[in-house]
Amino acid sequence: MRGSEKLTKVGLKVTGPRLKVLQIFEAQEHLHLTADDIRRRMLEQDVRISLATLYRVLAHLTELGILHRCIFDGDRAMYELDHGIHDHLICLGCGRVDEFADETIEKRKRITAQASGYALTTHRHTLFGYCSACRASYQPGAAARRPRS
Amino acid sequence: MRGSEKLTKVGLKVTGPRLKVLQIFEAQEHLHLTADDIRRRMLEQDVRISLATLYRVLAHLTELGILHRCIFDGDRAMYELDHGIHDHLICLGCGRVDEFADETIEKRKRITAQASGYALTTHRHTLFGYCSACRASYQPGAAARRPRS
DNA sequence: CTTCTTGCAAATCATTTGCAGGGCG
DNA sequence: CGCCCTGCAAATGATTTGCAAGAAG
Repeated sequence: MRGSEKLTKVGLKVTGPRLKVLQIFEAQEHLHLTADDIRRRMLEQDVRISLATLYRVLAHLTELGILHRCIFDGDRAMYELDHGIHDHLICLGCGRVDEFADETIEKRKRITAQASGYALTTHRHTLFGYCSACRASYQPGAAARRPRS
Repeated sequence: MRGSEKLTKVGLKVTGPRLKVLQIFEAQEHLHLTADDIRRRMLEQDVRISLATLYRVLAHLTELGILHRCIFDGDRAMYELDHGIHDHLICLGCGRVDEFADETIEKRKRITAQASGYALTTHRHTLFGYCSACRASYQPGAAARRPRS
């Protein structure tokens, strides 16, 4: 489904800024971008957009279920194409974002919530650590390992 | 252990603002408060504190492991006494915060992270929904409620 | 044509920081 | 007494909003 169809389907007018934002997310899978990341990518393609407009576009696409808004640190939000339930792994070294889905965890979430009398609507689950690449590049303490470069 | 001992133990000077903040958290278990909540409670007891100082106190106590900083929505942080690993349940209706700990989930987190090559350091896990009290007061099945995103 | 969109600039809001006077150890 | 703390006011920085000019359907 193309971006213009997605927009029409949810009742939004088809405009340049909206199409461009969708195009950026569809150019690569599992992209997680901040508003500023998106704007930078647009500028690299000589597409100028007001930050205010960009935030409005993101808000719309999020409300309509096309994008998903993630808050990893408290300072800024990241957006990704909404593609079902999954959680995130964030590398504290390089900032890369990975995804994972674990049915066992999902099941326990539902059970736990129910046990506390909650009717669940959403959740946020993020693991922070160091990815293998980052761990390989600086290994404090352990025997000297020379960085390959 | 009293507040003054806690402070001395981690090498902080014993001052009025710090003691008062600790006292507020120790007055009741499982308290989750924003900086503003804390300040309001202090004012109710005729203790005035500068917001800047309060934030600095909170930052110190958090760094030293006495408090824990939670980010539930992206707009503001909440603080609680640090008391081991646990996750949160937030009611979208009344804002109440409950806690839960599930060893099965913890285990799967470790396994999952390892499978992705990550060395875990922290995590953030929050479930959002409606608590039993809130469900009882609204009419279930009526118009769709919109969870604020 | 009418309504939805955009851009620009100004406004928010929680949190942070520069500075100078004060207080703990 | 020296360095750590505090209060005040101004600065930040991501996100939002008011308003008037432009497009989409």
